[in-house]
Amino acid sequence: MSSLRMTSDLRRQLILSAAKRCFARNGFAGTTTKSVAAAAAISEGLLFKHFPSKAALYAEILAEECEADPDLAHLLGQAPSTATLVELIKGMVGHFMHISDGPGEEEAQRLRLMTTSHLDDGEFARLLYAKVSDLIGSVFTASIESAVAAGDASKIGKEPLNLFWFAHHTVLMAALSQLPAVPCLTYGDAADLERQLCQFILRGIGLNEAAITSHLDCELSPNSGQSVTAESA
Amino acid sequence: MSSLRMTSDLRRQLILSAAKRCFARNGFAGTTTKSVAAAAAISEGLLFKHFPSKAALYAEILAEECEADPDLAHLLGQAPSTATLVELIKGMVGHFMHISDGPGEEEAQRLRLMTTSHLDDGEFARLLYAKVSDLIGSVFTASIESAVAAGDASKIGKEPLNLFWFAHHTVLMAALSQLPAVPCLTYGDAADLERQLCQFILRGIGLNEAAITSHLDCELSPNSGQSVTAESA
DNA sequence: GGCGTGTGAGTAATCACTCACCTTGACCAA
DNA sequence: TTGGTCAAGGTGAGTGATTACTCACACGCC
Repeated sequence: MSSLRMTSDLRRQLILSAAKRCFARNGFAGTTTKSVAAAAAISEGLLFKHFPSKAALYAEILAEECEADPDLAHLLGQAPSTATLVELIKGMVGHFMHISDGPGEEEAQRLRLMTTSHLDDGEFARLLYAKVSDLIGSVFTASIESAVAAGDASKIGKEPLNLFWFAHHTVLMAALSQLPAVPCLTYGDAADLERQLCQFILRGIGLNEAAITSHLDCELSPNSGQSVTAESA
Repeated sequence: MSSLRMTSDLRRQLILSAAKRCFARNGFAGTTTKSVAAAAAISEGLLFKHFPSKAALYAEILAEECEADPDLAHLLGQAPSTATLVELIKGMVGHFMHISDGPGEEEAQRLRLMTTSHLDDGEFARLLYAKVSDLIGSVFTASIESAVAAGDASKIGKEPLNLFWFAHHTVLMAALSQLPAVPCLTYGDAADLERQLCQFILRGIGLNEAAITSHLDCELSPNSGQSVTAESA
């Protein structure tokens, strides 16, 4: 067999894409360079022409994965408000609950890499957490304070960012429980699951019932149909 | 080198204990039978006298790990009430936040096995979720209803058990983020972290502020000093 | 003496990784 | 045009190390 001749950069990207699939599904130790080469439809030798070692290939995937999601860019511009807060949580919940839908399961791969990192040295997770914090932290805390000032939320402890991470933990683990082919958990009334998650989180971060129902019910106005997905892993 | 002569059952247990450590730390693919034998201080040959294959050894560890925690037994007898609900959440949070403290990191190993299962076929996680649900589900839902009846909580959707899993997700992921030697996340004001988690969850499941503060503040009366740890993985 | 506990040197397969060689196309002097 | 050169893309049969697993044999105890 002989592959088509192509530029080095394109070949690199194809290898990275194939390797990402393998590593996400089988972990680092569970992935063989042979299987990566097969997934990229090239010889094993060519793989090592592009990457000096299996570890270097893995490291490059993790580094590449640290790029931010374009989806959440539009949230940064939003003015801090209760509505922004609800939209942010809604976007986060929606993103994590539809994580297996995307093409090539890219987001599911990211979730897998994120999870395995916690079992490893945690460095990749640390980088991703830091990036997410940089991107969303200020909007979140400002929106919380704005909601408190507007009377929509009760003042919580002096660390509002912790609340964001609690919310993140909830949806990430919920997504993880739905990751296997046959889900680990079957939530009762799954059709309403996203709404239940949003309510749980919004109550948890201090919003009162009135604010939650009012902002969660009539919502289809600002973005008609378009997904408001947010968040990276 | 020659090990001491001992009964087959005891040797089996020693191997299982050593293997559990290895699998939890390095995963299935990352663990070699040689390293397990070394950790159990026996020859590799003897290992295969007790277990027909590496996979069988792993399967037996997962099955063994499905046993319930003795810690949470005393919660089953409790009468459903707001206080029981708060105590349950407190115990769950306390258990997960001190998961790395135990001897031999047994609970941390369980968390690792639970997490890797989600990335695998999820069967082990499914079994454990089912067992936890059997043990705690009824007490939780009954206590929720009791709290609603007492005016301590607002009525949430028709699936109260979902709320329990949301709470479980939050603390499990929080524990996972603290698992690596250098934590993935550094929560602000970590000393108060457990209380913040409890508040987040109790608010999330519908308890009102008055009930939370009253039950969360004065609490050292029923169980003096004794740990109220609950929950398995 | 025979049975169960234990060993350590094996085995075939697989691992990450290398190397000699092939092919292709761009460039350039005659 | 021709034809020769040379670098870059690409291959597949290797390399030694490591893998899961086996087997012939040794010890001690009834």
